[in-house]
Amino acid sequence: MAQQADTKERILDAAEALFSEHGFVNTSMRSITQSANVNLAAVNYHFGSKEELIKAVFARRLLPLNEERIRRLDDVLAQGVTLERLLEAFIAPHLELSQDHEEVGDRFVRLIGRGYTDHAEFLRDHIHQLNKPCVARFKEAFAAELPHLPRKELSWRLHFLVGAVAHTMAGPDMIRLMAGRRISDHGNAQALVQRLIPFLAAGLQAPLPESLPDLELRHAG
Amino acid sequence: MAQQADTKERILDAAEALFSEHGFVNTSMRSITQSANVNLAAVNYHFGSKEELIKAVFARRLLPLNEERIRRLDDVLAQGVTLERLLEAFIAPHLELSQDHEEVGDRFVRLIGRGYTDHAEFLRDHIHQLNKPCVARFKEAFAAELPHLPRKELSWRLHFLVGAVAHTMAGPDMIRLMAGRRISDHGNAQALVQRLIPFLAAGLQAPLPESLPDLELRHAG
DNA sequence: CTTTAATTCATACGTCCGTTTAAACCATAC
DNA sequence: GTATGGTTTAAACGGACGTATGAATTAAAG
Repeated sequence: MAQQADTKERILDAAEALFSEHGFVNTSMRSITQSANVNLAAVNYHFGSKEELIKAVFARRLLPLNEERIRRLDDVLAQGVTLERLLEAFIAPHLELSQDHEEVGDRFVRLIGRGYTDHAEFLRDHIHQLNKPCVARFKEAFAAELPHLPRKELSWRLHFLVGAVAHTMAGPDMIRLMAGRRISDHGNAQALVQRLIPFLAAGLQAPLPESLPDLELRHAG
Repeated sequence: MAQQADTKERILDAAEALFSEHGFVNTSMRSITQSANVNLAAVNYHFGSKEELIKAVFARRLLPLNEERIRRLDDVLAQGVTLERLLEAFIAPHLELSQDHEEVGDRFVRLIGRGYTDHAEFLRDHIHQLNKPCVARFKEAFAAELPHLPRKELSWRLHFLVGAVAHTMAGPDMIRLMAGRRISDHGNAQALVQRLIPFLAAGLQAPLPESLPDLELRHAG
């Protein structure tokens, strides 16, 4: 069957690396296949189109990532909930990817950031679908821990939260952060999580603003 | 001299609208000039290149915007500083643009969000240069108001802050928010500012995380 | 060995892009 | 009127892109 059975994986790896560095539109199929040592037509053969390739790149990492988030959420729910632990369960898996896969990880950390910030409609929808079940469960947990917060206000604050995290992950500083010694200890990513958590926890717990018109929000996460 | 003296302005308006809706790479010179009822070559004649056009679009709004921010900062410094007032001076001018220019405003609100989240290096640098003096002054004011916060921690938290605001401005929800009745009252933008401020103020004032390695950060703003 | 089906390959197609060119245009100065 | 110089115009250039095609290649099945 397969002449080089790992062709799909090699394409996904190359695409992930190039997307995270140059963005989606500025990465051509030719540069991807060249970097993967694969024929130009291989992408369309294995994935159908560039758009489907992009979605596959995200699905490959986001599905296990959300499983891990749910796993940690269940741990927190079993062992005793605090806002800080919920936040850690929610954001740490993304940032810690960089340790588990050596170089692969921090590439994808930036790529996820791009997924949230980039403006291709199909991609936002795709990521939203992948995250929906996980985000829904976390939203319930946050709501239970923040009973003083109206549902609408919680949605907005989770929206701000995602913005802060995505911007941090997508930013060029992320590269320099991860460039330090990272092997074998969870140093920098862990440190970043520890910096984000107090900021976000305090933001979520902030007192309500004075009475406001009801602004609808589509979703968060 | 000028056959149609407003050619440059018409190009800037059309480019701003299209950039904010479709992003920079997905907006062609042909669509810009067509939308502006201008010849294709006009952009290169008046601006030199697409890249210079993008920079001009940002400079046209960002320069007055930062002047307004400084003006409000001076007011706050004169009348009595609080963290909330500093935050309002820092972020409100961006979000309130939508009232001053009717339709123009919320276009540019989203566009600024894109400027922060999009990943063209020249654009990040250009925006950074435009904002630098203003951000430096605000950073001093924040530092004075948050004496317990080490400088490095402040930089990180301002980075999170910018992420939350930019993500909010760039997001698709912004469109729907602004779509409501907005004329003649500062309703929705004001409401959004009032929601952001408690979240951000609490985040900035959060207790320090436990001891961490010193992570460098390049800049914020 | 032959057949078969999955994969790889070189190549080409049509399109759209940013930019350039050189001629046409037009308000003003002389 | 005629010359001048900023501006607009139509047309083209070369290149890069995503995708499609049909033949070559490969590994497994009969």
